[in-house]
Amino acid sequence: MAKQTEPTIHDIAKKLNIAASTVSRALNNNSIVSESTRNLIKQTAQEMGYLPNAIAANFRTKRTNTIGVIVPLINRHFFSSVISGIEEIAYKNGFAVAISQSNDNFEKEEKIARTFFSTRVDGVIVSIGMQTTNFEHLRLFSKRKVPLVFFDRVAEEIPAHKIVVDDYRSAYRATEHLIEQGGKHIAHIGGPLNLKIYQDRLQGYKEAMQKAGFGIDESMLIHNSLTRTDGTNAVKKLMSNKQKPDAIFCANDTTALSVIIYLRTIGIKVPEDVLIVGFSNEPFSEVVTPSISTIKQPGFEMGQKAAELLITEIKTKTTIYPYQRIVMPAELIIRESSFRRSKHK
Amino acid sequence: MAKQTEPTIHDIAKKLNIAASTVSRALNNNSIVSESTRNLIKQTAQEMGYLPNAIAANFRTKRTNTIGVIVPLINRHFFSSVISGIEEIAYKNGFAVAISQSNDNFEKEEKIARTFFSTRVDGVIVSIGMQTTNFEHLRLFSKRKVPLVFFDRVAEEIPAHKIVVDDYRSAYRATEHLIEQGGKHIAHIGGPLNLKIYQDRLQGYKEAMQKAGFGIDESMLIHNSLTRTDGTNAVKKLMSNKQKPDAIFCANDTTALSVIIYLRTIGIKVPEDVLIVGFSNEPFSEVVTPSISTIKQPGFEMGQKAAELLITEIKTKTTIYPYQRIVMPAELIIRESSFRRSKHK
DNA sequence: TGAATTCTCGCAATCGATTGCATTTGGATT
DNA sequence: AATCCAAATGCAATCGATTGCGAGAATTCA
Repeated sequence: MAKQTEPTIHDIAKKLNIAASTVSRALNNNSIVSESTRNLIKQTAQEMGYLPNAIAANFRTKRTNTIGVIVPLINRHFFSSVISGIEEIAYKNGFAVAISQSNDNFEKEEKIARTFFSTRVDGVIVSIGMQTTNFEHLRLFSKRKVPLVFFDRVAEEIPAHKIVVDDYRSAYRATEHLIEQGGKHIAHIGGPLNLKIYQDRLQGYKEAMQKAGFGIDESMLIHNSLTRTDGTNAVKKLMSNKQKPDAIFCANDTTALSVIIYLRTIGIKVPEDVLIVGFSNEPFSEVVTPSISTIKQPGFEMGQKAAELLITEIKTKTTIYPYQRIVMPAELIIRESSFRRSKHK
Repeated sequence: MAKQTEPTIHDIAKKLNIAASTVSRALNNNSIVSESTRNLIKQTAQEMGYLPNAIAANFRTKRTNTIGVIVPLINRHFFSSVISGIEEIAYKNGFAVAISQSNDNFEKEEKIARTFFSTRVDGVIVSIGMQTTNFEHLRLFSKRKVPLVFFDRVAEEIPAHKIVVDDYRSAYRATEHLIEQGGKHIAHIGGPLNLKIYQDRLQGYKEAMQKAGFGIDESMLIHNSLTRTDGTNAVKKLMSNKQKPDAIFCANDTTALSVIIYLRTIGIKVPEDVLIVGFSNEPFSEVVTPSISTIKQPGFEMGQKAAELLITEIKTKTTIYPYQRIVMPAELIIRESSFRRSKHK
């Protein structure tokens, strides 16, 4: 049925009594080969069932036309949107996209980085994991001149392009909104502070509170990994405070959801008793009851932007401009979980 | 800063005045090299910042230690669960996983297949797209002896291992449940019938109906791509029938959700007026109001199983057993959207 | 028609790691 | 000390495609 070994350009060359170099050029549609032989070669290749061996070509050219993407989880709407944005631009430019998820696990992230380097991807787009505090595995890329772009969860200390959303302003806006809706004792459930995005969200929260004349009550601040159980534990703790919160700004929607579910089980109503705002606009946030107010990040556009920057860098070989930090606007979406009354009342 | 070219085993060999072959063996921890030189070589490699060039090695060995995964969408809970299962087994066996999404687009699926072949992945795990009716791009793998395993959305006509859930029985069970709950005019919103899973779901629905003595009303059957807008359109159509449905079995949760949302807007209550069951147990199905009854597929386990079969085939080089068709059990999860009364009443 | 170009195409090196086979080294044996 | 065996290392080919350079063939121009 199938041959023992795959046909190569040499097999084609032999059959046609020409040189392998001509076959190679013809298959790459190099116009230095006359159109007639080019057609002949292509047709013969087709007949012989020839399929290019990308490894051999990559080996020779030292290019793979592949960009590697490292994300914490592919199953988050935000990340998969970014991936779609990356893919769109990549395919348009003839690049394949290799996706790997770190599962927020440092060792796996390191391993992926090593694999990407070994496998000579032409460039890398990364959003780092929650556990990541050491960046040597990523610094490797910048050291070895492999184009690198960060998005969302960036490593500040590594020189590279960075695409982020305005977490500070978004958090400020979310908190301000909770205040407008009557929140007086506003809690914040945030993520690990080694990630700048969570520092910024905390900062936005704090400044909005201070602007409104509220003090920062440390017992109203909890930082964890933002999983569903983390959210439940956090809200349990908050509700056991002497001063219970009447509003909670959660650093992601998963946490917001688990908070709402827990509050319901203990008979506390959202938004009547406690106002809730989440972050990231996961699809479920729109369809749960009550629907969850959240911050919508332009994931698709961020992916596009990241891929554009990366590909430009790959193609030009050198970074002709200084590293950019692109701050994308995010949008507060007000839904039921935080809407008690119009602010114009 | 960085050298112009990456250090190779030849650089190490030169520095140590030994042969490159010895370096290669040492780095692969081949015990034919004495332990002392092995350590010396490893240490020197480390000092020189040597990192293996996987492309060169892959080129020579004709193995990449990579398995390619093609799924319609990475952002579906079911698929990302499968991917996690695949990754677990793959990493445990020293394989990397390359994930690509077809977006249910035939051209993209073809392109991915070609890339995977060109790039010489050691094996492929596939769930085909909704538009896919031609399988030449996948037959290629079986022709060229690239191990191939299908899951969920399988191509029946291609000889390969197949991991599926019992769609027929699941659909039968779901429909039976709707009947138990008092459904008399039960509609079905299904997927494209070129995919066997949707044929099976339809079949399960039909047989459960017939068993209960209900006829099959063609106006109660709609097949589309199961997107959110498809769901809305479908339910609009159903509700404009002379005989409106009092229960709907949807072939995925997205459709079930859009049906529920639409019915709410026109004042019809779920489950009081219309019973709903979905499929796949998307995370949101548990948290929306009303929560959606659905079929839970063992995605993670399917991924594990698929990876195990694939890796066995890769390692043994030959398929020693006939191609297997593994049918995994699925489970009906009864939630609010279909629960009107206990069946023991 | 001869010379100068322009087109086509072939030669051969190359990329970095692996591996079958040959060779050397070191020690053991007699 | 001569021989032998095993352990350790080196030699060199190899994988398939690409590409700089050179050469022959075809075409054009004077």
